[in-house]
Amino acid sequence: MKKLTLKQQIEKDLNVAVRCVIKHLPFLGEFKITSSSQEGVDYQCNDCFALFKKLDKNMSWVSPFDLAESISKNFKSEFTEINVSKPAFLNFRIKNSQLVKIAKDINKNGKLQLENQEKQTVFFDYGGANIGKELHAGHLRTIIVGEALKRVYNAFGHDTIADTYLGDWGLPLGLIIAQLCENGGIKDGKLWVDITLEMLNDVYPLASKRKNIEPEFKKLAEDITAKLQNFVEPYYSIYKKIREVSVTRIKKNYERMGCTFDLYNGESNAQPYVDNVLGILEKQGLTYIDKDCLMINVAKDGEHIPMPKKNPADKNEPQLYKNPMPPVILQKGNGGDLYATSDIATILYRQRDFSPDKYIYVTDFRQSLHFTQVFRIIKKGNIVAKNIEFVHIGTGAVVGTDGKPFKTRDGGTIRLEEVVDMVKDAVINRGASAESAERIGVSALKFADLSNNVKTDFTFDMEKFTSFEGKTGPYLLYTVARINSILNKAIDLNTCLEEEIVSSTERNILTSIIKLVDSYPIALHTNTLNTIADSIYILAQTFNIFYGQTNILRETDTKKQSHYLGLCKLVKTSIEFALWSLGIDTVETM
RNA sequence: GUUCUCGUAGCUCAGUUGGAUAGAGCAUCAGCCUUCUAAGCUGAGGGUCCCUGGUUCGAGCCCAGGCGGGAACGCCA
Repeated sequence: MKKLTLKQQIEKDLNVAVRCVIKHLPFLGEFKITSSSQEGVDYQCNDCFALFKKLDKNMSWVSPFDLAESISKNFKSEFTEINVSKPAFLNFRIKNSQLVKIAKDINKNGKLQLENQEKQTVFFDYGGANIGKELHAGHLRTIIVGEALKRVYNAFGHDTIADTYLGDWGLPLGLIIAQLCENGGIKDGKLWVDITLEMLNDVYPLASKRKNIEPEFKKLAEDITAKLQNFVEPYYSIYKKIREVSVTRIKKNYERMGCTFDLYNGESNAQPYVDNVLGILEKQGLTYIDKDCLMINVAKDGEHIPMPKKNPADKNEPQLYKNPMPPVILQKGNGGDLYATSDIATILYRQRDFSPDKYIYVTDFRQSLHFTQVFRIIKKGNIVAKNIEFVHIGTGAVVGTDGKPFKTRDGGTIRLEEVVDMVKDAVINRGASAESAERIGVSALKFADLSNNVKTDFTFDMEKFTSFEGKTGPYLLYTVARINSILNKAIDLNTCLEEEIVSSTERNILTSIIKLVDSYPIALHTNTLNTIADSIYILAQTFNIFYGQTNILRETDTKKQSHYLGLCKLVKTSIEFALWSLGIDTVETM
């Protein structure tokens, strides 16, 4: 039997009452409750208006309010009180005994009880690392959001597989190797230098710059890329070495961000499946040739999108495409394949190896057209079963305080490592120990990101990250550290929640926990995390108010004191669980 | 040009399928540490939710049309 959350149980009771009242009519849909901002009201239901409207004019109710009152009279629940307010709101106030019961369960189980869901396997693709390049500030969001969302799925008991999908097969590798050839790093088919991260850090930016100004160099890099992709030596061995060095570093960076992957596959792993994919699509007659490229149309009927004009000033330039959505190039004029093809080929073997029910990609929002196209190809080409769900979460850009893409003062990118070092140093300056400083610093970065909407741009403001005041990650860790301090001093004392809740502050703590639990389904449903982040903050804030009002250790009434300690334990467990689900680690002391 | 996205307090942002008096943090001002960690707590001021229409009992949220910022749009990923 499925265990329902408090909210679900109240909804169930409510719908029994609704059916009681309108039993002789076809039912018009489930009534829903939402959390309420009204004083003394925990949940409210606003559905009486809509139901009244749908009802036959000959019914006995003269107004939505009238209807609400009838439902209210038929409402029976061991979980909540009900009352009606004008114009026609049904208001619910959870019984204290229920709040305490849930609190006791949390203390007993050491975690929040989330709603039961049918178990799924969900494949996560985030992180966005490229071989030969350092992770930088622009990677923050995909790492933070991807990891958090993965853990939220875990919190519900779903199986997850995380693959960072390395950019390890394109022109960048050719550029690095070309540069090594030119500076003598590779001679006579042999490698003469040690491949290190430091070296790659110098080589790639240089090669990338040369590509744009030296056509011969670009040609060389393209040739090498092609050879590499045909596994020609010594390029392939050198490539493998570069990959190894890079992955070690990338892993280390991810680790510092509290981020773990099950797989470090990349575009290269997709290569063996590319022909397979093209075969499947060609066989169904979905592809065509245009300008030497193998194309696929992903238009839906009735949609129209003109081809962009190369020169906006030229009004006579013909519009090449009248298709709904631009078609996709599967294979370049020279036979090479492109990222869309790799992505599809990757899905082919992911499906074979893991058969997930759902795929979630977290990348920068600029790739959203690309993913829409890929997902359409998957469906259109019957690459996987129809019921498998594909989701792309496009995060907003990381921007500086000027609103422009985040850059250092001299216009360069800032490495992820440097970002972590900076916040860590700031924490140490506040007097934290070296061990806990990094966690505290990373919590600031993560919470700042997660409490914003995924889609909007994320302002990278170092001053804000290092101030640690107000609604920040460190505030949450601080709350837990305060509780730890109390619990450590009270180690010999009883902790037992009482049925009687006296103060409204205590009750607020318990309802904050209910709201935290309710925030999880919202997160899953909308693929956003800020509702959870916000709920944790409110819980911490509510506790800190209680902390200010109550001296727990000096309480002389032992029954009261053990109740207070029970509340402490409850808040600690709840916050730690919720922070874990967002990928944020707590610290023992601060 | 087409499509996507954003526009809410001085600043950074929340606002859960439309719900009651639009909320936080920062900043500003005024208080609280001989008392469990002041990275904290209390209080005050601060709003044309970009504009104009529409839908309805009710719109920051939905629809239409504007204005403004950002982005994507065939051989990069």
